[in-house]
Amino acid sequence: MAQSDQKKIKRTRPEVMDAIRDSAIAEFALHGLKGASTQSIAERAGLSKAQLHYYIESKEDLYEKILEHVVDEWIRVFSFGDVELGPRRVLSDYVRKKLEFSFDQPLLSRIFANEMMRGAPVLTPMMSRPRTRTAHAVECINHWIEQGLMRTLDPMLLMMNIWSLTQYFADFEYQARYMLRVKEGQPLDQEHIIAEVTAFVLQGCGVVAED
Amino acid sequence: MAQSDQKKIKRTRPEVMDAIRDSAIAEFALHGLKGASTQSIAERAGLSKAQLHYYIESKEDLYEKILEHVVDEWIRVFSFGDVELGPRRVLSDYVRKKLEFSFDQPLLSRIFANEMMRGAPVLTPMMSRPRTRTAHAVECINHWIEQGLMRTLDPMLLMMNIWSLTQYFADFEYQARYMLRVKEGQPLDQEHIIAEVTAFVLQGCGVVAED
Amino acid sequence: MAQSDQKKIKRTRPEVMDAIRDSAIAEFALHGLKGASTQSIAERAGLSKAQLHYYIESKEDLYEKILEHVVDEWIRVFSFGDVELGPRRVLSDYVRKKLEFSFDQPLLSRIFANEMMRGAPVLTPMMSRPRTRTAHAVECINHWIEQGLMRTLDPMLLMMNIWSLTQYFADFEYQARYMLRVKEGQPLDQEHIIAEVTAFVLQGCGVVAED
Amino acid sequence: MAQSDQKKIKRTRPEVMDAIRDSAIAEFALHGLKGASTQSIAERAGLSKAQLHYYIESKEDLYEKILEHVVDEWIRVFSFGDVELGPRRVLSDYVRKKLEFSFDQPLLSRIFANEMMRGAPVLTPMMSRPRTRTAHAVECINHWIEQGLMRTLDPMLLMMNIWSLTQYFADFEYQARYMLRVKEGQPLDQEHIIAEVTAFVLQGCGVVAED
DNA sequence: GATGAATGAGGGTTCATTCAT
DNA sequence: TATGAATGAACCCTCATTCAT
Repeated sequence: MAQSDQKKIKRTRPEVMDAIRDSAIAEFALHGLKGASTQSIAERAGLSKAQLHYYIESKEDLYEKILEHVVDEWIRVFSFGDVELGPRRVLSDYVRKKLEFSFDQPLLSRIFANEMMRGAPVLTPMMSRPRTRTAHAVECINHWIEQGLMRTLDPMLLMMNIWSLTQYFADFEYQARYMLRVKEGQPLDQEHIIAEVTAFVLQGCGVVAED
Repeated sequence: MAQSDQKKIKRTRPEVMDAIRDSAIAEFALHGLKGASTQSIAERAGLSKAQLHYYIESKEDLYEKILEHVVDEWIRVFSFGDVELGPRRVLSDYVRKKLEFSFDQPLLSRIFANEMMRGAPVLTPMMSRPRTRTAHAVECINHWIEQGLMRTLDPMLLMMNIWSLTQYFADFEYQARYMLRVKEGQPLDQEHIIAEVTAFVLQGCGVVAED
Repeated sequence: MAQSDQKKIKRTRPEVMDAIRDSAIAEFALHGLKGASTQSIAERAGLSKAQLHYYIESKEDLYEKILEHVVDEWIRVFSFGDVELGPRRVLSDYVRKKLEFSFDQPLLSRIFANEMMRGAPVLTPMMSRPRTRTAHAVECINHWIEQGLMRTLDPMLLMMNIWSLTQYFADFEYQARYMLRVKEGQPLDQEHIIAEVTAFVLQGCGVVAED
Repeated sequence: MAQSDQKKIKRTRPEVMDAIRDSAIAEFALHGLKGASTQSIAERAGLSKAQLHYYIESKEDLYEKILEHVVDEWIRVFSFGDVELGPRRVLSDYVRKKLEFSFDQPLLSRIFANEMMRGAPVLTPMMSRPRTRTAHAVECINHWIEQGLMRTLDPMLLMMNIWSLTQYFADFEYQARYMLRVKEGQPLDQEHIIAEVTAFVLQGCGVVAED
């Protein structure tokens, strides 16, 4: 929209790269790797197809980079917190952060979801590093269970449950809007959702109420 | 693959139509509407592209039909049950049915997820009928809350939570396998998952334990 | 239209052949030989494509037959009349017959026009017989000129002029309607046109008024 | 044919566009919109199909542009002249210009004829502007009739008559050659035709001879 | 850096026709 | 006769990418 109005504002290389990444995110989120077209990405970024290919290596490569970006963002944002703070505090924070990310960056989540639904053919080769983060979270949870701070449950499944509960508001935003009767332009009631989901998770884990 | 070896096993029209639908489901689940190619669908079904177009009207139309099929299946399978049975029984059944569907028909769920992530451009025009089913579920839940059978919560958000918790095992099957360290060929421990998710939901709703 | 309402009224072979010819005339008039599709012809005739090809040899052949039909019709209808009747009578009759044919059978004329515009590639091989009819007309006209019944002119060009003046109302019916401001459904004022064109031709030939 | 021998004579963009337009004119004149193939147009212009589509938007669009070109050319060339010059002079000029255009640019005329025969589906939406030109001509003719410079007649029909008489030598060039026994390569006797048609028109209108 | 052009493959779809049944 | 199915070519058009300039 904006880039078509103002003609020929020379952009620096990083600016162009950002524009490309944003455009690609939008297209990949909409149509997946195969369905996205370099044409559309170029247009969105205010470039010609030839120009685009000057900046990127290939569509596949661009996709990979973005996927990497998604994973990096998640690692950056979703720290599980300190065990000592207890499950109530840690889980509440975690759910909030995940939900806020879903509200703010739904497209990133959708790209990831798309990749997963296809069996993660591109992500798998990238994922050589060990999953220390999840391991850490599992440890925490087990520790809390042992301490009687939450009910006995499968920690890994808890992580997956939280994942799905929070991811939902990014991937299925449209469905959420439909069910909550919130029109396209209007914002969801984020605090209400955070409160409800948090309560659901805490209760689901049997986290004892603070006294 | 196999079908190219054995020549000319005449199939009846419904058999061919079924093969086409299955192939299309696989392709659409993998690549979405835009990314799926009639070429691939035809090959999967053991047909030439020209042959395929003898049986279908267009790619769009085929997609629509399948989407309709998905919705119909869901309506058929996911009845919410009788209020009188109480939340424990009804929610347990509901969660089980949804999870089993996710385990059995993950592709259908993924097609739906894909459609949703794109803003439901094809589904929306099809959805004229009122959402009586969801309305019914909401009523039930409210009734249970009033009766003190579960804690106070937003019924619609509960429905969405259950949706995401169960849908996860279809859409993110690959992620689930990765986290639970279950190899491609091997089955997930479905009963364990059902038990854990059910417990999580019941606890999350604050459904009182049976005595 | 009619054939889609009444299902399965068995038609005799000639009836079917007639339906095919009519459909083909409509399609060829609209799109020419290359642009017409057997699909459309079959549909118009209430047949399947396979059925159609049972009745016809090929699209080309069908076209040829129809072209033959057009030429035959013209030969049948457009006799130039007797010299003895004089130019006024003969030319008036001739113009009237040609115009009435244009009004009644514009499609036939258009197929012919189309063939001509393409250089008559199909018609030429069919036209081996000598053009005795035109020769006869030229003779008549020359005779009338010698007798002082009309002004001196090139008889062949006169024939071509009459041809174009009359053919116009078939081939350019749409333009005529546009210029005369006659809506699609309504009929042209045929008698007015016949009167005007006849007067124009007679005057153009310098045919002396009857006393 | 020739262009396939000599490789890589780089053409400027306008040159290529011209080649495309000429090729398209030839194909559309031969086969109409539906019957013309981009394949043939590309080949004629010495391009690949993909190349062609780099220069044009679509077949339909190319056709539209050409139709516009035809109409523009006609508007440019066919001015009706000044009333004061009198019918003899004006009509003679007009007939000559129209005939010369038919001789020089028969293909353009045929594309128009083809469009008309199909009911002008593409032209109609383009024709919003008022037909001031025809209105002007009608006025002139009426004026001359009132002044006794020509016989009483329907001015609009006169215009249509002139149209058909002159258009004939473009659309039915092949028939004209056949009847006048002029072989494919050889030119028609244009001056003779102009003289005869002009005389026919003037006489047909009853335009009084100059003294 | 940026642009116009080219390319060969593939996109979805229709073609005229044939062949069993 | 009529029908469903098959076929291989052709339809218009877009694809991702490359290459001179």
